[in-house]
Amino acid sequence: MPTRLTDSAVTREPSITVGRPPQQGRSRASLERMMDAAEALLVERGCDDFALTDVSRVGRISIGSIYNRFTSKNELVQVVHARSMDRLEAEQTLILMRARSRSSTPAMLVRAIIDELGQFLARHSHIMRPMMLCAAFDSVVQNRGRLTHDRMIDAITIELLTQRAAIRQPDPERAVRAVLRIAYAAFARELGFGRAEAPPDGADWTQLRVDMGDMAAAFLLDDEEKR
Amino acid sequence: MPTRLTDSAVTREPSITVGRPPQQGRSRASLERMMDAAEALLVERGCDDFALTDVSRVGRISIGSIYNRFTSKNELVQVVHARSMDRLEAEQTLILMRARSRSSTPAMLVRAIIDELGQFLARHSHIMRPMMLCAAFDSVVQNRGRLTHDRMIDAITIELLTQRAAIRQPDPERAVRAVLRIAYAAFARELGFGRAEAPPDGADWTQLRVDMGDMAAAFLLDDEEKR
Amino acid sequence: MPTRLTDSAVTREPSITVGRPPQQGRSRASLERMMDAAEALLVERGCDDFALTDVSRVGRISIGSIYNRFTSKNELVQVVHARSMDRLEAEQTLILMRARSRSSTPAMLVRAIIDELGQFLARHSHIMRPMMLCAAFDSVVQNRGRLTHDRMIDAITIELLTQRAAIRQPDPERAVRAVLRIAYAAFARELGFGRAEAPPDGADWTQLRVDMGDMAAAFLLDDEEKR
Amino acid sequence: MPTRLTDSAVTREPSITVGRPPQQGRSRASLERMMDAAEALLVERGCDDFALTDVSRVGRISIGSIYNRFTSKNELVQVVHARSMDRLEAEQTLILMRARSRSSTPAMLVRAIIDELGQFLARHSHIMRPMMLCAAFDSVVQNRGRLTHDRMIDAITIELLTQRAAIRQPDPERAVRAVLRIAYAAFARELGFGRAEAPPDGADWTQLRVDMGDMAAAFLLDDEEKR
DNA sequence: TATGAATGAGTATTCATTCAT
DNA sequence: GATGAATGAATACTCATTCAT
Repeated sequence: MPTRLTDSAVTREPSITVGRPPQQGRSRASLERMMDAAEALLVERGCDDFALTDVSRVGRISIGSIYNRFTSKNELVQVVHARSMDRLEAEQTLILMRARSRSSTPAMLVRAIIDELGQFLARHSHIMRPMMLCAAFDSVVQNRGRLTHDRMIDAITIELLTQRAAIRQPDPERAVRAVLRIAYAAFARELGFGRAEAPPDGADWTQLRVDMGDMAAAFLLDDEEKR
Repeated sequence: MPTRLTDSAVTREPSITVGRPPQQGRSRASLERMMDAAEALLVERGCDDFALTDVSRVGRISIGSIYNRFTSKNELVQVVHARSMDRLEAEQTLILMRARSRSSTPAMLVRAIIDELGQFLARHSHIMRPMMLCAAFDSVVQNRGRLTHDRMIDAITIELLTQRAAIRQPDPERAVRAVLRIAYAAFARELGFGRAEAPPDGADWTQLRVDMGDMAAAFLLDDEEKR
Repeated sequence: MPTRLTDSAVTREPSITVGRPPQQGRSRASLERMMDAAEALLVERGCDDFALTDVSRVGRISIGSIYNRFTSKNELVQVVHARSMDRLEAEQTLILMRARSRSSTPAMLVRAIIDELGQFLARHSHIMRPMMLCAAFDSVVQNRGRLTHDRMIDAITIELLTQRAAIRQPDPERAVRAVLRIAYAAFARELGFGRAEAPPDGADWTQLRVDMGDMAAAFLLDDEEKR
Repeated sequence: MPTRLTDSAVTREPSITVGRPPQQGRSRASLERMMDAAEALLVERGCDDFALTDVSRVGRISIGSIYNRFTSKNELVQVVHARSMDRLEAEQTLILMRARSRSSTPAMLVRAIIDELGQFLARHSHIMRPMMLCAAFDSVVQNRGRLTHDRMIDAITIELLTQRAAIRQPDPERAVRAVLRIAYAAFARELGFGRAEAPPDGADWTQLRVDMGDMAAAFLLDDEEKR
């Protein structure tokens, strides 16, 4: 359920404030190792197919330490997920910057943004793929993922609405959001998000991005703007 | 990897061929109860979050009986999945029939088909939602699901290509397939396929179907055909 | 506990009279298939590592038929074992015939008999190996095995006592029995009786037979008879 | 496959090195209880006829604790077996000490050693009997058992070869080894090693040891040395 | 008599979580 | 705070045996 544009969509801050507050020095370092280990295992073995003893071994911290920071395995996963989402969001402005620099017309901008969105998701698919699976079981993860999804769409929507004049739809914002939701869904599915194994390498992955861009342009823009 | 149109896309038969062939009478009845129980639990609790003892209890059959029919819990899940897919495919021609009966122009047909596809998936979302989660872990389920997906897209593609003259894309078949893949992905995501819990039932679900139809029409059809 | 020589040690009859009496024609044939299948599985997979469903499959008879002939899996094993022992005993006179034909002195006879005993057991090791394992768990099998063991030793003892004059021991019969028990034990161990897998192929198997023959001769015979 | 004499046959060390090293205090105590329980059950019920729940109950430790120390039930059995073998080996020098103290001639030494070997095995038959059955199914156990067997024979061989001058065989070492292998096999069989139930305690057990000693002396020694 | 589907007790193994040190 | 041993509920799977047809 995407929230309409608010300031909160723009000004935001990292969301790792779950569990007990991070400590200094050694303590901080072991927290890092713990989360890095969990993330690595999560990527390697899938959302739930690793045990805390694995985290303990890989991160060289004791089980007890994990429970000193987190109340449950679930919470650990949630925090690792949140950290990934933070990283994702931090990098997300790249989509707009790159797209803008490639585009001189509304049609080009639309196509470029869709293309960059696809490439962006592909770049992060190694982490998104298992994380979306976590979301299937854990509503906290699901909501945090939805938040990032919505924020990305919010930001891109703002950008696209700078071309509001070229958009033929009666409710431009809604139309833009619809396009982005659809594009995100199509890309996510094609990249195997929420699946345990990597998807068969898409020869038509590039083609899909182009088609999606064409669809977006065709849907959003006036006829004379299309090319 | 969608297969191009072949006859096999049209002539097909149910795929429930368990290791041991289904029997008569009592035997047959217990097989039914076992699969119904498994399906019910799968829908209720998610793809793998039910135990065979639950199946045994709910279906009023012994653990041993399950293993007389299936070599493993996995196989049981796979067969239940296959049965669902068979049912899905059996009903799938409805999409085309209903869409045709609502449409007198190419644009109307495109929009109607997309709309019916969405409604069709929504009608089956209670079973598709957990099943897509199974696919995340079990490649047999994944392949069977992909097969149904491809068959649906094949059949719809054939229908849409009857309007080939109205399609402005250089490669109409590829374009149609791309649209359908994207629509399927968007609907699946919105309906929460592959997630454990139901999605907040979107008030904008209807709107999404309309938008998707508009996008499809805008992408596929000549300008004068759009309305 | 070897029984002393009695007539029963010489006159004997096959021991398959367990279970219900064998039938005619088709019935008889299925009993044969059942026992052959059981024996084959027993040899292939070890004493207890096969299921009655395997017997049913391999022998092309139903589980029910097995239980019509035998009261339990144990009894089936016992009868198959008894049949093997019968075959063994039927062939056992060969030991004496061959040994006699090779020997012109008491020393030669002793050595030849020990050697033939070893070769005899080696020839049957494929069946004796798993069967001795059955004996470890089933006292009926154990007793039947002991019976065959005793009968073989009885028969050989009688033969060796024809050379009573050459034996230096105060109680020749006891001495002969001791030698044979020891030789049997040594051969059985070396051939891996009672083990699941075949023993590492004995390069020194021949040497053992010779040594054992020497030991027997040294123990039993007067000094001037030894060569 | 007995290894020829090497120093390693004499200098040796216990082989209990479980995956995870044994701990202090409480931890150590529970490891002891778990192995003691396993050994007791193994002796009482046979090699594999006990469940880990039994070990848990008898040893008053949780199932999980067992799996904290051992990777599988098999490994537990292997380690319990190794511990027994270690104990056996630790006591093994007694055979030689006692035999030496009873003997003033080569013939007496040979007879005494064979007798002591028999008594030694009889003293440990309660544990050897089920353990040899384990060896039938588990090659790790089999190899460890073979190692102890070989070490005992190595040590005794060294002792007997001090009387080399009295041995009439062309290859004294081989002859001695053959005798010991045979004696071991005969005793093992008579004591019911590898069988589940105890053998009927033979009144002729003593007689067998004497006979075996006579055979050994007759085989190994010069005529004038025999008495 | 023959069949083979149904039964269910029995067991090895996993892993999140607790808590004494 | 840190440690990691202890816990035990939960679960897939096997197979001898029964019995309705």
